[in-house]
Amino acid sequence: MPFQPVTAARLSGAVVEQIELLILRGVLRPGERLPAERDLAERLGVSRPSLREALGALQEKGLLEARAGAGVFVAEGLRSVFPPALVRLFAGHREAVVDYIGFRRDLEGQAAERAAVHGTDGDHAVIAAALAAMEEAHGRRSTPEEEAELDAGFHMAILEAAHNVVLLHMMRAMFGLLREGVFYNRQIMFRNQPTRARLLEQHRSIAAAILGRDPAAARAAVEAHMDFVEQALAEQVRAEGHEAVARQRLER
Amino acid sequence: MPFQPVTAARLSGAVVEQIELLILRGVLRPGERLPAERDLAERLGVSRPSLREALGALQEKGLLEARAGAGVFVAEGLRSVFPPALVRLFAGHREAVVDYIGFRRDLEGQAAERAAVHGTDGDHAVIAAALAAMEEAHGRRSTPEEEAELDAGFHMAILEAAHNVVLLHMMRAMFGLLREGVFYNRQIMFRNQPTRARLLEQHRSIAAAILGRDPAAARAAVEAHMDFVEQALAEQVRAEGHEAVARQRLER
DNA sequence: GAACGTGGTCAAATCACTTGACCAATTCCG
DNA sequence: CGGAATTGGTCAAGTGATTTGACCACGTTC
Repeated sequence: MPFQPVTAARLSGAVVEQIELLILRGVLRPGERLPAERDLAERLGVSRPSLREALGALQEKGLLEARAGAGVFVAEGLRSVFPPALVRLFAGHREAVVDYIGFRRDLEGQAAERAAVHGTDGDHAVIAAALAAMEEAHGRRSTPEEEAELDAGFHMAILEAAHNVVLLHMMRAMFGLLREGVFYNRQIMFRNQPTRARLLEQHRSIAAAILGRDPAAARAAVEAHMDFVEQALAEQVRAEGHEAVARQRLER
Repeated sequence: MPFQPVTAARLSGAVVEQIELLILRGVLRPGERLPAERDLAERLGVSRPSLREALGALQEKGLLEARAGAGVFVAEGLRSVFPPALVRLFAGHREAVVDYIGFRRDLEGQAAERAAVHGTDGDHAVIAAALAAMEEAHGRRSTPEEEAELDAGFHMAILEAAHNVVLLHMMRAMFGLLREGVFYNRQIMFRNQPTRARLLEQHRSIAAAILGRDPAAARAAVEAHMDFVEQALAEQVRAEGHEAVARQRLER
């Protein structure tokens, strides 16, 4: 029968969740001091010991730092690009995925435009080669891991062709996180046959627009691609939800 | 400062939530008997008094019925189409919105096909009149409430033109729920100027395909329309989320 | 009709949280 | 520079939520 054990949610857990979200969304910034414990406890409507339990958990996660007599601060270390504590935070929240795709959509759209305009013949050759590798892999039924790696290579080639070092380093860090599966399991995009075909088609459109030196078309193609990825991921999440419900129905 | 009071979630609340979801998803069906209290308490990992508190709340909501000596049953009354208890359940869960749109997409796609093939000249005249009313309203800046009402009239005209009484009654009930704002506030679709324009465009496409007796085009136009509605709603939810975060940042 | 299994009720014990107090460290102000 | 104020850190007693365990009444089954 499809019943799951429930656990009494601790008050401190709810406090942790709220403060984590404020950090994730940039409302609480690195180095910033939180309200004093007595004040914060009052605002949250909890006792100081309960609040302190939550603050302790957040310190263990590397998100907060407490100094007796001085106050509680958002960890300075969160200022660096993608410190481990922030990566764990991203991994635990779905809205980071949506924001990531939106962000990537904007930046890669821009990169594609720039690659169409400023890309050298050498850059364009690298992009063409990356696409050729994907076509070849597609033909011989490679693994989803391999195709995901080629996909990253293709997108990195475009980013390099954009000749913007800030953009490049930012996106390199992003792809690092994507490889670690922080945002989503990128291989799922290549497991489904029709999706594989659609992705290749979109990559062809992107490459054609860049190599044809059509910045507007390049941008539009990238945006359409990211829209498709977002939709496919949403579909995946829904399908997984449906699978879980079907299993529950079967369990009776 | 952007901190919200937190309240200790009661154990019984978590139990209520789980059983509600099982009912919403059709895992627990009307008339079906739940496991005995002692058994269920064990599976959920809670005490009988806590479980009974949850079962009591579910009975008050009209979802369960208990009979001393016989057992606890999912309410028989949930068998009827959209009983109040089920409507309240829909209203409280976002996944019902997604399912509703998917369901409506399928049924209205079918209805549009049928309207293209089987609709009489009279039916088609009604559809054309409904579209004309929407064009007229669009031109003179009507209220979102008024446009939502005309929208429902347009879709009902198509459903009537499909000449399938089961479909018609089913969708009438659906539109009744939509009017009550169970799934979403339907007027939000008409508040945004570009969205208004897009909706009218899509309604024109739907009408043109039906009146041109092109079933495949009619279905495709309806599906594209529902996809757009779903996307616009998702955007709305995200925008509201962003607005809330912006307010929190401002609050410091 | 008796036994078993069910829902319904309740008291005592345990755990999570609150209240209130006190101590040590840091900051601020005169 | 020292004292006052504010901060974090710790802890005991009280309160409410939950668990444990028991008992009673009703319905079903053999």
